[in-house]
Amino acid sequence: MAYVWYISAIVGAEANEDETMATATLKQIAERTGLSIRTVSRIIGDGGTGVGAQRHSSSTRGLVLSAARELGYRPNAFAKAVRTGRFGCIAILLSSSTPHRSTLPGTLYEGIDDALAEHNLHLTLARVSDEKLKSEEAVPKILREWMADGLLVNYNYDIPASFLQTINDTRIPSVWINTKQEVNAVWPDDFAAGRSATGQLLALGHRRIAYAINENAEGHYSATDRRNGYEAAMLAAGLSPQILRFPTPNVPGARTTVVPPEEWAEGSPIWGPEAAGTRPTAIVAYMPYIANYFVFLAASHGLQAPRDFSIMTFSEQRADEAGVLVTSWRIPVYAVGQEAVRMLLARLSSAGHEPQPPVVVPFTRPESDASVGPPPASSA
Amino acid sequence: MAYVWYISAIVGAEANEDETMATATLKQIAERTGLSIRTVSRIIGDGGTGVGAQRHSSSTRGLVLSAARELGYRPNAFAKAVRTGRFGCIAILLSSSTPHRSTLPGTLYEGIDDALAEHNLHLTLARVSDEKLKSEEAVPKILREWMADGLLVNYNYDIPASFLQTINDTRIPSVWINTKQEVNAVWPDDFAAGRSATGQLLALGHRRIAYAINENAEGHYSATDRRNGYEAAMLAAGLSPQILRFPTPNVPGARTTVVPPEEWAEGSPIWGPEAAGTRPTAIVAYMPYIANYFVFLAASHGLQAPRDFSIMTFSEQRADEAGVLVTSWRIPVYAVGQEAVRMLLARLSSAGHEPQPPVVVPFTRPESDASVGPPPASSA
DNA sequence: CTGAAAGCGCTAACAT
DNA sequence: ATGTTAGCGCTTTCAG
Repeated sequence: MAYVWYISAIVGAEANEDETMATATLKQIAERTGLSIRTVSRIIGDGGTGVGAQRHSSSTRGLVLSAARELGYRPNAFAKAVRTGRFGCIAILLSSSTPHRSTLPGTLYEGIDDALAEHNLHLTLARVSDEKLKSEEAVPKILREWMADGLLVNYNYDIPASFLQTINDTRIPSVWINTKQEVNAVWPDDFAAGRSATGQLLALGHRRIAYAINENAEGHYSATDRRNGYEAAMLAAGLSPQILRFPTPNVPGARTTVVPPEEWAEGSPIWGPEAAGTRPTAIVAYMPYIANYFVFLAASHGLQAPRDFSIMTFSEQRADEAGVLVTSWRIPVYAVGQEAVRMLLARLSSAGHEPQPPVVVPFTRPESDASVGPPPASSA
Repeated sequence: MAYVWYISAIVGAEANEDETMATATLKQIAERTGLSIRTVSRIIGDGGTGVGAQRHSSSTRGLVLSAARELGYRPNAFAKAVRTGRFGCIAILLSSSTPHRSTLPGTLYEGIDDALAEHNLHLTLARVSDEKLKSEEAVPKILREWMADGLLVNYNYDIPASFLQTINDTRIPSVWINTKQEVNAVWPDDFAAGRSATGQLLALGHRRIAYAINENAEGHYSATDRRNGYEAAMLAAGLSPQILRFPTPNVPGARTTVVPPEEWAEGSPIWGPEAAGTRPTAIVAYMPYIANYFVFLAASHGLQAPRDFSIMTFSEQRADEAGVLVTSWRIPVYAVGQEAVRMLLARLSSAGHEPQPPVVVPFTRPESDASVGPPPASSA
């Protein structure tokens, strides 16, 4: 099968007049049909059905369209861009610095691409590393040359001043994703998510609710914002927050042995039967894998959710890794992508590329109550 | 800070002669310096240091370069592409069909981008869904128009015939990533990885080695290839393979309760003290989260790696989620990206865009022995 | 060392 | 309903 198609590709190329040309041009279609380039352009350029094309006789249209099909014509997007002055292309800038390499999450890309596709735009990638930003040489092609109508910046952590400067110098209208900027920025509402998740547990009757986070998660605002939302909800309910700080993953000293909470710096024995009256009846976990950790650890003491305790987390997708389904508030990654594009297009179509007010996108509610329920009767 | 830069952007725009133009053109520099466009082009186009530029007097060069800097000149990549006939751009095609959405993993992108950057190329994205492939309308812009010199296809699962046809029709030279095709394809050597991981455990003296996989992992060749590699190694050593099939994650019926191996379809009680003489002394896990599952489950029985059993898996990055470090063979994602670009560029520079023989990239050895050691003395 | 002219593929404005 | 001319920003060719 694979073999078949490359052979047919070669045959197709030989059938073409010029072997080195992958596709035909308007000129070739014009020569072949005996019409002018302009006529062909009108018919093709409007997709064969637009207003321009309708003005031509159907016989002419048929002639042009069939010739285009035979020659395998595809319009040269770059030539069109040069002529119209619009690239039809948005670039996204990703950081590649360690330890916070910011990749392009699939859902974010889908949100962006769906929004772009409505306007027949496409997405081009650029990557920049902290180290390289220092030397002028290594500025990515997309900032060095001129090739996009606008720029999305997905750089989640501390933004070096030189980076801001570089982007500024390009004078390309940009929008920041997942970064709290005063203008031209879109990010998810982590604070409200932390508060809502906690509120949901409070409404079920929980009082001893803990927030679990890994030590190395600091650095991104989402970590502190979710926690602040949790604490705000607890304090508003007259309860005292309890932080379970999860020890040292992702560091050189990581070990294979599972670390029981008893060994944690700020942790306390919460699983044994002696802690039944004092341990949290609910946990809000910063990330799914932290939730999984607790679910497994609890299972080793014969405890399971939601019967013996409730657990809730935040995730982009349904949180069911390792066969364990945990109730989670959904990070609105798709919507953030869409909003970012919407904002960028608004900037582009405004007179002086007006700066836009920031957009904070709410999380969506959990679709499942799998790991959440009322506190156990024995907890009182 | 954020405020500062957008203000300066506006000021910069106003300082420019044409408010709507984000950057200057060669013509503007020529007018300003009183030189011809060609001269400016030669100096700028060669980066100010190339052979072309050297032929000009240093005073002319200085004049041009400072004018370019003042005007914030950046070359129009698309105009250059139209003139030279090369887009300077490679496209990558991603599937977005459920359940197998194929995103662009960060490491793959880095491998691709590093290889492309050496040739001053950049990467453009295209996304296509199975459903949309059926209707002609929804062919992504990148296939509909002509805008890339070559195409990388990252479509990991079953490739629909219509998809192959669509790509073929574009006549754009392409290379397949993570798909076993007879030509023009690059993929990681999962079979050898499975065999090597097993061989490593055999060399340590293990005899009862199990392979653990989740039920829904079937569908991609990596799942079967790693397993086949494991089985080949076991059979070559005169041992019988044992598959631990992990139950039903990612399906509607997923539950919060941890499923003990006793309940598995093909599983058997392996953790209790009664199984000490029969349970596997080592496990090869298909993915990190499966390894984590076993580590946690074992911990609940007081067993830890590598003291009581060995466990090994395959991962792109260091496998230390949830604070648990598991020895893992590394999927050579970065190298696959690099090789794919290399292959594509080889095709492009060959006379008739010659098909290239496939490249199978070996995994790299684990950098840590954290969860692997000799079998426990009690296992005999 | 420098410049004039042509043209890449396409579309916009104005003919006819 | 169709064609002519011009030009986007850039590089190539060929002259000075």
